[in-house]
Amino acid sequence: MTDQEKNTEQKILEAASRVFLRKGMAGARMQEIADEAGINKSLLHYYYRNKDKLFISVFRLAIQDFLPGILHILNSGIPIFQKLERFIHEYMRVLIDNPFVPMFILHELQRDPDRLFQVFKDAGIEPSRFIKEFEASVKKGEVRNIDPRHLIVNVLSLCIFPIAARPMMQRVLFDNDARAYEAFLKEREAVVSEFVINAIQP
Amino acid sequence: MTDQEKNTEQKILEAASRVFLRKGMAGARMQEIADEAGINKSLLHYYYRNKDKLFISVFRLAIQDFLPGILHILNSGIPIFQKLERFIHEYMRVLIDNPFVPMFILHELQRDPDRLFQVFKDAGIEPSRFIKEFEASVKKGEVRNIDPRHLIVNVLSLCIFPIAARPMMQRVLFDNDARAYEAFLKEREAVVSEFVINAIQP
DNA sequence: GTCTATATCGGGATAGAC
DNA sequence: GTCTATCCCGATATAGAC
Repeated sequence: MTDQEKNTEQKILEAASRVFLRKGMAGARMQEIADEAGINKSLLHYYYRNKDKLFISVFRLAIQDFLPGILHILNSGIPIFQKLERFIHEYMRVLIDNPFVPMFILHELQRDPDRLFQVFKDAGIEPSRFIKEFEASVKKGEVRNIDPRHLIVNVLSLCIFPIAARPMMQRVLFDNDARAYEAFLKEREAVVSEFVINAIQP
Repeated sequence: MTDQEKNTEQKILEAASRVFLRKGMAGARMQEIADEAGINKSLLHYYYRNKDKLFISVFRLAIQDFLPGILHILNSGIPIFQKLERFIHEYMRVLIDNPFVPMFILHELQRDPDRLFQVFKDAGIEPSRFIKEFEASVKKGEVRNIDPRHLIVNVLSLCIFPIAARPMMQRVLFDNDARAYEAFLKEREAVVSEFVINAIQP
């Protein structure tokens, strides 16, 4: 693979990411992706034979960019409260840097659950270790008795939703002031940690 | 307007809702909507001149079906903790009955924020009363000092996300067992209330 | 109001020159 | 590897009969 080739392929993938992430598979236009990449439409087909293959590449990339750092924290051996704090902090940072990823994944996963979830599984998600660890903490009386799966869903909700629903929340609560909403999101790193920890304290 | 007309128009709107809510504006096909309504494609254009007008009708409907009950609780005069409990209970019930609405609104709002948010505003959302009320409770020391906007976002997150992200969560946490996930959602009515109230207790 | 037939158009995909 | 030109299908939209 020549340098030129690698650059073009990379340019296409980045352009396609931007377009797919905003518009979704159905809403994205090959022409728009080509324009965004500064190349001709036919070149898309040269590198990725059709729209679907290009989409899958983008979907896989979005997940791979997303999971590793997160999983690393979840599987680390630090104490439970500290782990939650670190996870929330790190996860929200990644989300703020990739604001379109959550909606994209949720929307497309709803459109074609089975096929796309396969891509997910291949990336290796495995919450069972955290669940066992949390259950042990409950038994030791370190945390309030709450189903760890509810806790997981709660934490993900509190991190992801404010990013995914930004177009609505920013308008309703902040008069569509982008700066104010960014500050609000930054605050949340601490607010969510505190909220969760208060909620599960015995 | 004859009875027949009203029925057909209604049938179309209901069919269109199902299709748009699942597939989104870009993914929905007029043919599919016609099939779903058991009528001819041309009839869609007879009642709603084009796809966009049909879509807007569905979007407006989705919002109108959604907001009134919620707003009624938020604007009622009951005490703050009780209000939160009622809101969470009622909101989750509506969400469970209309599981596709959240993703639909979020996705479409991201695609065309300004135009679609107008529909939202027309329906009359107004959180400022609740915000003032909550700030008063903070001053009286009834609740922990937390920015009410964070609380609003937290509550909405905890209610909406588990529904919107069901295709993912059900697979990751429940081995894609639909029954188990429904039970999980039912549990959440109480779990979320408890979680939130614990989190904001002084 | 409802149907069949058809026009029109946009967009994904391909052929082929360079 | 990159471009221009073009094909072809699917989907929206319209015309017109009943």
